Amino acid sequence: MSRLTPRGREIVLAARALVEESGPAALTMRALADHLGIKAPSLYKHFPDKAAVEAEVIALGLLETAEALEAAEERFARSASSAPFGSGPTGAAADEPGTLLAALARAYRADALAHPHVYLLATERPLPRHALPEGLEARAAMPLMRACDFDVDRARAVWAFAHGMVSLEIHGRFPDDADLAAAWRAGVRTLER
Amino acid sequence: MSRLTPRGREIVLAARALVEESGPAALTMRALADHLGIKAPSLYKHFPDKAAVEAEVIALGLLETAEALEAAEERFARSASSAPFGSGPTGAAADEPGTLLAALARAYRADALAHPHVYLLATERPLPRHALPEGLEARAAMPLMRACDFDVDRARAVWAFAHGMVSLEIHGRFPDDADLAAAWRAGVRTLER
DNA sequence: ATTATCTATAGATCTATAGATAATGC
DNA sequence: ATTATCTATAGATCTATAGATAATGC
Repeated sequence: MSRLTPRGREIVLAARALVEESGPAALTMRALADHLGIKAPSLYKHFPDKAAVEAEVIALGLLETAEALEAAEERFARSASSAPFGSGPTGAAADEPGTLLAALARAYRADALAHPHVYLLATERPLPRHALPEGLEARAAMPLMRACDFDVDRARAVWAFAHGMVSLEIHGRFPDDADLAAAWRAGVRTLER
Repeated sequence: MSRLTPRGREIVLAARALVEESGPAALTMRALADHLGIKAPSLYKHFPDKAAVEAEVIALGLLETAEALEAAEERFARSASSAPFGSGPTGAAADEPGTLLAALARAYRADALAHPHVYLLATERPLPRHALPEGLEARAAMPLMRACDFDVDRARAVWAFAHGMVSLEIHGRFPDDADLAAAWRAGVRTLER
């Protein structure tokens, strides 16, 4: 994204909007061009092919996830330092989770559900790693690693849980009346330690 | 599946083979017909449309998952009754997991990785519930429910963990050298109680 | 008679390239 | 001069329908 021209950036933002509106399959060069008020062939002067545009949308999604998790970490650090007795269950206010892991889980879910189609695009296919900014993937993984004290197996388990919850929720796999907040709590509580 | 004609069954099996070979997107009416040695329009005498064929493949996948989990339950029950001191960590032989939940997790992973593309087809889109045999979805969910003593929130958390692990693994999202068996153990161990 | 198949075809899309034209920046 | 756009078009697909033909089962 940062290495793009201004016009390239506009195109990627339109592509993201298109994906978010109508799903990953709706991202076609023609639909994208329509969205921008130009003709499809013009896009090829800015990107070599469709995959390149897609990769930029994925990079954007990954970056947003990283930023959302980092912001949650910071908020948690601030609230923890102002709570002298740590973060027992009692210390959790209405909008303040009890533990760092719970805070990250909430942020992960909120971010994914804020743009579910982009989340799926970034998640339900192999990552185009060669086309992503150096270090972005690792950056997105770091908050969870820190919260798990660099126990990589536990971090992966937590990530899988969070991804699974979001994926199943987005695809409508849970019953309509399922109490998903309770399922998240059940998972986070046990994975906590 | 059970309500299909013999020829319908053959078509669905070919469709499943096609999906498994080349992914959900490779399931086109033409490719399917080629696989069967007939022309695409002939398929419409057996199924009203492509979605109907897809739904049968999904039903097949769901049924296999249910059977795999039920088989794991039975194997566990048999091995537990022959182990007088229960299923402590010591009681776990090379191919025998320590707990029912671990056994189910292993079966879930093995089943999914035995036909990853069918797993994705059955999992990464809204279920065509109207086209599935009555009760199949619930049947596939039961083993996990039983293992969780009907604590539905915990069962959902475990399911999300297992689905997330499989999904991320299939899509190549973990590093190549990741010790996924360890991540599964970490997840199952903590979700155990 | 019914069933399975075929050919022919309509009607939509998609990605991507080639080459022309207009607009912008020296 | 360079850049962004356009038109025209090649070349692939896809799903699905209509109507003809061959084979099977009474």
